[in-house]
Amino acid sequence: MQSRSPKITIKMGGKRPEIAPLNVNGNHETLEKDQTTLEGPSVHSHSNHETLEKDQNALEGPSVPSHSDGKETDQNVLDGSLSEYSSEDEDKDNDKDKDKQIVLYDYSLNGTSEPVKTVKKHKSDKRVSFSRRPPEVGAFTVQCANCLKWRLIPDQEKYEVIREHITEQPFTCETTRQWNRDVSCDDPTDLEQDGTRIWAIDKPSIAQPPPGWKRLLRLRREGSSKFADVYYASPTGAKLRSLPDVVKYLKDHPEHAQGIRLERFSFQIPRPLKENYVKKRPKMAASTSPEYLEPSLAVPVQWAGPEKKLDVQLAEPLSWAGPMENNDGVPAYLKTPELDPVNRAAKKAKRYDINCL
DNA sequence: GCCACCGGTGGC
DNA sequence: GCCACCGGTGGC
Repeated sequence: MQSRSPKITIKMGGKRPEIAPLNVNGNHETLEKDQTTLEGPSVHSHSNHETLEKDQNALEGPSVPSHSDGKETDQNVLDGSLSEYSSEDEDKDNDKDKDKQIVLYDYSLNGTSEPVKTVKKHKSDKRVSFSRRPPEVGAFTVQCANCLKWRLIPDQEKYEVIREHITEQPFTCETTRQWNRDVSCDDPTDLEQDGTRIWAIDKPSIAQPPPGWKRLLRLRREGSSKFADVYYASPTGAKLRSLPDVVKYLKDHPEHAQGIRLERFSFQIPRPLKENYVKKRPKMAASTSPEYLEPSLAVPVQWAGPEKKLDVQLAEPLSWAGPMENNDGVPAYLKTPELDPVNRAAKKAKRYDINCL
């Protein structure tokens, strides 16, 4: 609805199969509110199927989100479709199975959201494996600083570059030319926020991982105590889940510690737009019987807002400088990122006594 | 036994 | 309330 500042998003739902966005019970309308968006209302998707475990990453995405509160200023947003499914659910809608397809999208298709592969879910497949897989990031989108439309980012690497520099180098539709796409602010948004997937706001100014390292974001299922976890995969394949882990790893592997700056590691996670995606810590107070609270009533004050400081930081787009377009395909790492001012871990990194700084 | 995933909490 | 961190464990 009204203007917001641009954001970046990632969508979940990718790699893991997700249900085709044919609304199984889709009420798109309601989403237009400011409710938080999406949940694929109840689009469940079977998260998993052995055969699907291919490799595709999906893309699809949201579009201009409509958070009414104008507060979400520019940020990175992650959006994803929920791929979750329980066995009970499955039982309930077995009859609908025939309508469901798992759809994989492919990143390698630059920027389009065309499904490249659809796999029919087979009822008889081991149903255990359907359940309990958390959703995955399915696509990355960034909001144009000018028109506020969402543009798909073709792959994680590009997304990370954009995210790293978003504050100094706002993203616009023109940026997509870097991957030979030709869209302008006059073109429709790439992604609609239609409630079939989950969106989350990503943090800006997160440094790209050091060369040879990969930053992994693992989403948790709805109702978990946290939204996601970040891991860094080292050049040797080790997965590190905290800065102390990284420090230890570097000490143990001095050969990989050369030139590595701890500031490049950020374990910050995105924030889901869906209000109650993450289970809140139970209040101590005596009052009511939490059990019977209607979920939808739970948190009336939507944006009372704690985390607003973030938004502020992202907020104003400065002038466009054209980030990584040294189009020799060389991404813009190598510029040391500004430290994200709210990255406590990064600041804290300085306290670690390690010589690889 | 490993590891992906989840819960919990101290400290800010 | 959020973040950083780490312990526990179910499922492979």
